[in-house]
Amino acid sequence: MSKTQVSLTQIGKLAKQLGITTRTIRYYEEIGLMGPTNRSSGGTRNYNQNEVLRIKFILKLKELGINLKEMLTLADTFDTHNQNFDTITPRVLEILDLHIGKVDDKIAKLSSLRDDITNYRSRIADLLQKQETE
Amino acid sequence: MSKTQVSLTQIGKLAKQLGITTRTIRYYEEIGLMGPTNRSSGGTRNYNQNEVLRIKFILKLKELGINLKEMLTLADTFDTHNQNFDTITPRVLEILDLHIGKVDDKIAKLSSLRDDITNYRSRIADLLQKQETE
DNA sequence: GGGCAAGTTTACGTAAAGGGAAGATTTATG
DNA sequence: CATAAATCTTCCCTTTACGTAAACTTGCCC
Repeated sequence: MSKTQVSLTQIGKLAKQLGITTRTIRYYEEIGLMGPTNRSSGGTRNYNQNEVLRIKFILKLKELGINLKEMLTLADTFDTHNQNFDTITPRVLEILDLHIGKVDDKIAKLSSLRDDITNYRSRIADLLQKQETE
Repeated sequence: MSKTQVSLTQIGKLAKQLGITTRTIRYYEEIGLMGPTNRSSGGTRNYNQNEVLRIKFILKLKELGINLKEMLTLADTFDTHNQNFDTITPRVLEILDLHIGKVDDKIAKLSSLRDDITNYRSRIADLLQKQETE
């Protein structure tokens, strides 16, 4: 009765589910982004829901340009400051603010580029128009 | 009198002005992003305003995640379709729309991540608050 | 016009993020 | 149980976007 129902996943299935390869998952573990994974008695990796969420979060961060090393230092700070609850907040807030700033920056740049492209697009469209009516 | 005042720049000065290295500029030429650069009689590269603008544009595209190979294919399409003006528009518009789509996508993802971070931030701040008033 | 900074080519080096194969072992399945 | 499929570790390979050194030539300044 104490089977502690946790729904473990093997690496291959997980990889398929996330649209990445097993190599990628092992690589994240290799560089310390994941901590040592629980293994079966035979040695195959088993992932629980928490670890799945962690990988998903990594992928999300990656998608917006934060590289793995940056994630590492971020994770480090979280972990060291999670020890005593008193000190966690200021430092973590600092980091979060920093990243919010970065994200805002990128959003602004992307918007600007979007405008550039749209303008260029309509300039070309105008040219075509003129050509047709001539 | 026919000095055709074009204000040429040497590579080092240009690099400094753009905040990149000369290697980067030569590299962009090397992989075909810049076309052969005009040289002095002695062989040193001279850049005119157009080329400066081109590099600036490249840097801008780079900043938002378009890699150099993607820029190459983009440039290719522009060049081949610039031959006959009739065919340029549809294809170019198609590409531009594609990239506008990509940019929108990224902006959306960044915004979502920004929300995630902000939420997390305020949850932590709340925790701190509670701790203080207890 | 002598000297030194700046430029040139060639070529090897590097960091990031995995890819891919080999050889052994484990797990799943008929 | 046998066999196939999936995992394991180890190791070398690959691409991208330059960095860096060497050996040499040009350009600019006094």
